[in-house]
Order: sequence, then structure tokens, then C-alpha cells
Amino acid sequence: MQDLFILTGYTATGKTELSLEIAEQMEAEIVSCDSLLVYKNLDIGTAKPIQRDLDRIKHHCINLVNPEENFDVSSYIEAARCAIGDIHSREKNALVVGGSGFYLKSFFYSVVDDVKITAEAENFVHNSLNFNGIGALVDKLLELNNGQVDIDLKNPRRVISALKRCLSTGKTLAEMHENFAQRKCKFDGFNRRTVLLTRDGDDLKQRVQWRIESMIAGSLIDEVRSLIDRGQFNGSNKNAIGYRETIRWLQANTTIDALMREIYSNTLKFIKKQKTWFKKQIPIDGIVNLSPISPKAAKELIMDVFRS
RNA sequence: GGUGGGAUAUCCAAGUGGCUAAAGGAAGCAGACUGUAAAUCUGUCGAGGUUUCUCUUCGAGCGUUCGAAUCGCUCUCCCACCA
Repeated sequence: MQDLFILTGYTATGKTELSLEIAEQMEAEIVSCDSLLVYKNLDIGTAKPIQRDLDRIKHHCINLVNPEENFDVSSYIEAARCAIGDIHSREKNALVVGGSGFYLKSFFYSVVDDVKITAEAENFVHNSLNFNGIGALVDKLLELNNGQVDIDLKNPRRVISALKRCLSTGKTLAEMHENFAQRKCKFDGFNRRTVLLTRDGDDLKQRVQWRIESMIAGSLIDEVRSLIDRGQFNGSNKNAIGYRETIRWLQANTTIDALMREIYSNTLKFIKKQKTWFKKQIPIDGIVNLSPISPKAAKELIMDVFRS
């Protein structure tokens, strides 16, 4: 069975730096697991590895599509599968690195099925939402499922998606759920070893602060401006932390300081969400707290988990 | 010195006699998550008590009232305007 090494951790823990070292040591190539690094031109706000790093270690799943194009987990799974196959065919190790929880989950569980949303379903939901609001969608969904629904009915996104799926397949959510449970994860054939990187609270906050300062100094604002000018944001990445605040800031009239504070607090909120996610959604083999130890020691600990 | 406005829980901010432990927002804390996931959504959010119980709150004190964050008086502080 082939190995798949996975290195994850909260934003700003220092995954990128460490991953380069580790990849070098274990003759690996890096498969990025980041929902935003897949976009070209989103460089500064995503803290994308710089060219020198990309030259040093071959990276996959970065700069796959233009920012205005759509991308989602299923596209990611395909891209990652190809990349890993390619790496292994060249007798190298694959090191998955990234902090996008949902994308990461796809390495362990089936996370999507192949239900295709029909144009009719799409239209129906679109129109119904426009004319009758979300309540009508909930009613319709309940009606199609005999009142038995196991999704969060208060979450419009879930309701919309569930209804589209029911309308497209003619099946109830329960039936689809059953079907879904049978599906195998695309990466079940690999021996997966996962390390979660963490840092102490204050240390991590300090690093977040530094990171934001360097983004601003590295002209995040120009990057955002040029993406706007070229109409390159899509519905997803325009809401990415750092980008959405800057987009708003460009229209508002506040200080750079206020912008930085906002990005800071939203980043901390995001880290909090990552913590919740990693607690239950991903099987972790080892946790390495980077705060009290040297990078060298950290590398050893990570390698220990990978080898165990 | 004069006049007017204000002081509400961690912060911002409604409330102008009982239905008020006190709207709403933010922050915080906890959580969900099967196709935008750095997204979307939920709960909690004065202090205790393991159910709708008790205690302490609306600048401070006194008072009116069956009952006050809400009315009156005095004081403290802040803001604006006039001097």
C-alpha cells in the first residue's frame, strides 16, 4: 500500500516553511490542499508559496484555474488524484499540505456523490426562491421528503442544495443518504498518516499579526484592486479572508489600521473554526505544537508520526 | 458661570411606569457542516442553581408609586452651544 503523508494545521502555524524542509528530507513533492491556492493571481492574500519555494520543491494543485472560474471539492479531488498518481509513478513521496478542512476531509471520507443537478431543478429553485423566498423551498423540501429531513433547515445554502438534489433525482434525502453511505473514499487505497500543527494562542496571534502586516506591505491592496479591475473575483474567492475586507475597504473610507484589525479578527475566527473542524472531522495521527520547540525538533516529531 | 443633551450589561446601542435580566448589533464561548468551505448556518452570551428557582443590574443617593432603567429632587462625570 502506498503512503500518503498529510501535514495540516491552523492558518499561520507555519505549514509552508516546514513542508519544504520535510519534502526535501523525504524526497517528496507537495500536493497543496487549499481551496484558494488553486486560483491563479490570488497570491498575496492567500500567502501562496513564493516562486523560490515552488522552484525548490515541486508543488501540485496550485494555480489550477483563473480566479473568475468556479472550483469546488470534486474538482479538487480529481486534481489531487492525478497529482498523487503522477508523483507516485515517478517513485516520489506525496506530501499533502494545507488547512482547508472540507477539502482535507475528502482524503478520508466520501464527501460528494455524482448527482447531477438538472437545468429544471436549477430553474425551479431559482425562481421559487426569487418569488416566494426561502420558506417556500423549505416547504417544498419537506413535501418531497414526507416531512423527514435531516439537514439544517435554517441554512439557506443547505436547503437550496438539498432541494436541487431531490428535484434532480426524484429521490428523497434519506434514499440519497443511504446511497451516499455506500460510497468509498477515493483515497482509501492509501496508507494515510496525518499530522496536525498547532501553536500556543499568543504565539499564533503574533504570527497572524505579522502575516497581515507583510501582506499589506506586500501590496495586498494592489492585488485586490487589479483583480477587481479585471473582474476576476468569483462568488467564492471574493469572500476569502483578506480579500473581502479589502474589497469593502476600498469603497469605505477608513484607515489601513482598521482594515488590518478586521482581517486580524476574522483570521482568528477562522482559526477557531478550523479547531472545531479538526476535532471531529479529520482523523489525526499526531499533533505537533510548534511553539515550544525548534523547527528541527518539529521536523523530527513529524517524521516520527509519518514513519509510525 | 448659563442653557441644552447624555450616562443602559465586555463594547456599540434600543427601551421612557408593570408583558424588562432588559430589543438589536459586535466581540467572546460552544457547535453543525454531502458539491461557493478562508464559505454557510446554529446555540449561548449579568451571577448562581443540573427544568420555567434565587440573587445583583440600567452613573450615585434619596424620594413618588402596589410597582421605576423609565417619574421627581440632589450629586458626580461627559458632550454641545452660549458666555
